[in-house]
Amino acid sequence: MCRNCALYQTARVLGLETPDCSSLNRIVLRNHPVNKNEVLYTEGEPFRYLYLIHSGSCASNATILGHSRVMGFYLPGEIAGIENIGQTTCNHTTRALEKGTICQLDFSALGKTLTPDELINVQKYLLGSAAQHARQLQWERSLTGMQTAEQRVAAFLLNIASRLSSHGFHAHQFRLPMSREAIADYLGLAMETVIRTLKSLQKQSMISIKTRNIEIMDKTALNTLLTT
Amino acid sequence: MCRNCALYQTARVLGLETPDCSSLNRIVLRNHPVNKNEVLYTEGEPFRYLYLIHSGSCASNATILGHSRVMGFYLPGEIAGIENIGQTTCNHTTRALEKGTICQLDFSALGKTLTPDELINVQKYLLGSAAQHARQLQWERSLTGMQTAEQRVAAFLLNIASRLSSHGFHAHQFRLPMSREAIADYLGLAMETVIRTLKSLQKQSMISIKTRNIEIMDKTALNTLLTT
DNA sequence: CGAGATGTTGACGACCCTCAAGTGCAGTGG
DNA sequence: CCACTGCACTTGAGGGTCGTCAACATCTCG
Repeated sequence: MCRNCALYQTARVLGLETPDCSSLNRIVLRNHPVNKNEVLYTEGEPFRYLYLIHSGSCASNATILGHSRVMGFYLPGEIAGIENIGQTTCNHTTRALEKGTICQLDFSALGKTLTPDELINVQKYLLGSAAQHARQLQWERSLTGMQTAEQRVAAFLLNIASRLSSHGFHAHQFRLPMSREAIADYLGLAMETVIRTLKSLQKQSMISIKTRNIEIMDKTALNTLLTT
Repeated sequence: MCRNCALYQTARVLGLETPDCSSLNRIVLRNHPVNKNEVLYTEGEPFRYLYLIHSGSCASNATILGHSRVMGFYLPGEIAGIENIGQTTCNHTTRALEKGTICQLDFSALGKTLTPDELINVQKYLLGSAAQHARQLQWERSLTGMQTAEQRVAAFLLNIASRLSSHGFHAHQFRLPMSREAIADYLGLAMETVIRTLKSLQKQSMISIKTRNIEIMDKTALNTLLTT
């Protein structure tokens, strides 16, 4: 039983915490190691599993109008695959950005394995996760309205920081798991623009950059950028 | 009983279809007239109702970082409020763009009359609805990656045409219910850019414009704009 | 230590936003 | 029916932002 991982917390919420963990063990593959660039699931394949990112991180790509675009990132503690619930197939290709470990949950087996009471709890929890995911998508949608690259990059940094801190990591000092190119793709900017904007924010003493290591020095100023 | 409307389909999925429609009639307000700019529901108020657009159309706004932005449009045959499923409060303010009629369904009253078996079905349906909403947001999210105004406007026109035709309207000739300013806000562009882009598409003989009346003359060419 | 991936910097031009003026359209009252 | 009025829409000019291209630096990992 991985007591430290988000899945364990999830399991507790779900009311699946039994002394022998028998019901959970039937549908969960725990602490599975993944390598960099390893694919968790592929666009078009049947949807079956949810993945809780225990350590490491992932990026999901979707093919839109013939081109693959980065649709989102999954950080430690978050659930990859949640966007597929309600469908028969996956519409993203999700792969690990770095070495890490994940827990894999057989979503399709939930109904067969759990008692009706457990199932109601699980569904309620997943509904909440799906709603959270929808809020994240809506946040990402708001990027469309942000005119300047500075706003998009600042919003991105604050979003990552917020998500990391909600899972117990430092909110003002962290390492970006993804490349500049992936950030640019995600934000709808050119890679060079992302780099120049980061440097500009550094020059304004709002952040400090050392390649992928980011320190947020003036969160208030970053937030102010978004509102004006 | 409005057997043709989407609310009826929704009720069927939820297992509320009784021979006399009595249970449905208790929670549905049918063919309610709405005036231009009339508010259906407001940001922050408790989520309770779904609204099927019978005739007319709506726009939903959300306050993001202090500014109100157009998040989406609801056309005849579509359901406004679906984005609130899974939440306790509304996160949009939705108002009619023009005179029309709607059906109102008391969503919060559904759960009280259901057996545990039905509850499982309803929750499963809710997960699907949340995921469907997420996919809609994801489509709009892809606007962020469209570099040129031409691509965004073309995508918008094709989207509206597709949604109208899926509810029995003409796919190549229709009237835009929303202002140029609302379109611009929705697409993350300046109003003048939307106007100039529409005119440019007209000059290329892809569309024909007479203020809000649009005729799509070369759908293939519009689609080609998106892929290149 | 070397090679390929990743990140950085500079120059230049296109695109689109801003501002401002002008036109057309719809609803209202005489 | 017509003028009036307010709003939506259109058009033009100018400048800033960001994408593109190309060369170079740095990092990472075998």
